[in-house]
Amino acid sequence: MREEDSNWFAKWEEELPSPEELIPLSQSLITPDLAIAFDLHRNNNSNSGQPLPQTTPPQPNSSAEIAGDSTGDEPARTLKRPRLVWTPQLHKRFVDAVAHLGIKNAVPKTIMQLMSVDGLTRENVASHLQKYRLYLKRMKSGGGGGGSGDSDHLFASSPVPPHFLHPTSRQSSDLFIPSFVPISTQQQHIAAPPSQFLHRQISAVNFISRTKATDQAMFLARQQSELQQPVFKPSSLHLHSQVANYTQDLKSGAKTVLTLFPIRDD
DNA sequence: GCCAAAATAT
DNA sequence: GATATTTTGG
Repeated sequence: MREEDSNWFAKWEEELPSPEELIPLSQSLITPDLAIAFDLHRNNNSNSGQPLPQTTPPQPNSSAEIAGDSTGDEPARTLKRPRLVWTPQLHKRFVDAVAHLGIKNAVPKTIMQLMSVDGLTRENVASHLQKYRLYLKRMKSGGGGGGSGDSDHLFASSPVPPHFLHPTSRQSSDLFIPSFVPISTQQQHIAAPPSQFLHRQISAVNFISRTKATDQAMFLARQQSELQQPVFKPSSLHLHSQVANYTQDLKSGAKTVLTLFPIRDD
């Protein structure tokens, strides 16, 4: 089983998006600023609707920008937060987070935090989680051969950790620590030298990976490096520190597109 | 007009 | 936070 674990992840790794595939998430957008500007209406019932877009939601600073068509037209009257598109990359991140948290701790809020994607809301995650669970359910019953298959394209794009399907003997308390051994892969280049000194340290780190803090740190580190390489287009942005970035990248016609970049949690 | 995806309500 | 329902996009 253990072999399986490392195996599935290894496989997963192989299937990781190539640089070309790792394009920024994009979605049609109506700038939040605009939304905020006109906000109002959304809480037509009582006020249980917690999302009062009045205050700047999850956009730090350099986040969302107005689309090119931010002209003064007044679509605002009916503004809503732009629909989030779960790209395979984003979903992968999601699955990653869920996997690392373990089913137990995989709740919207936690997942959201771990994912560390700017602009992503708890609601977004909750909704997606709902679908994901449904998908898992289907997987269990329908099995790989059942009706499952090409439907759920998105979910199929990212492998499902075995533990999800097999509630084996794994204790609910343990957090899943797959090959979150960024060390082994990341340090390769420095592993060469005879510096047993260094080697030691690495081993040590490798050994520790138990605390949540460490785990999460590793997680983030990993995710970051992963999503850092490709993403950026030539001229577009300055990928300074991995600060949240919303960038209108492309657009066709009058439609603007928003791209989300994963960031480190802070 | 249908279906899936995401948002929103309960 | 989970689930049901509605809205929206394709």
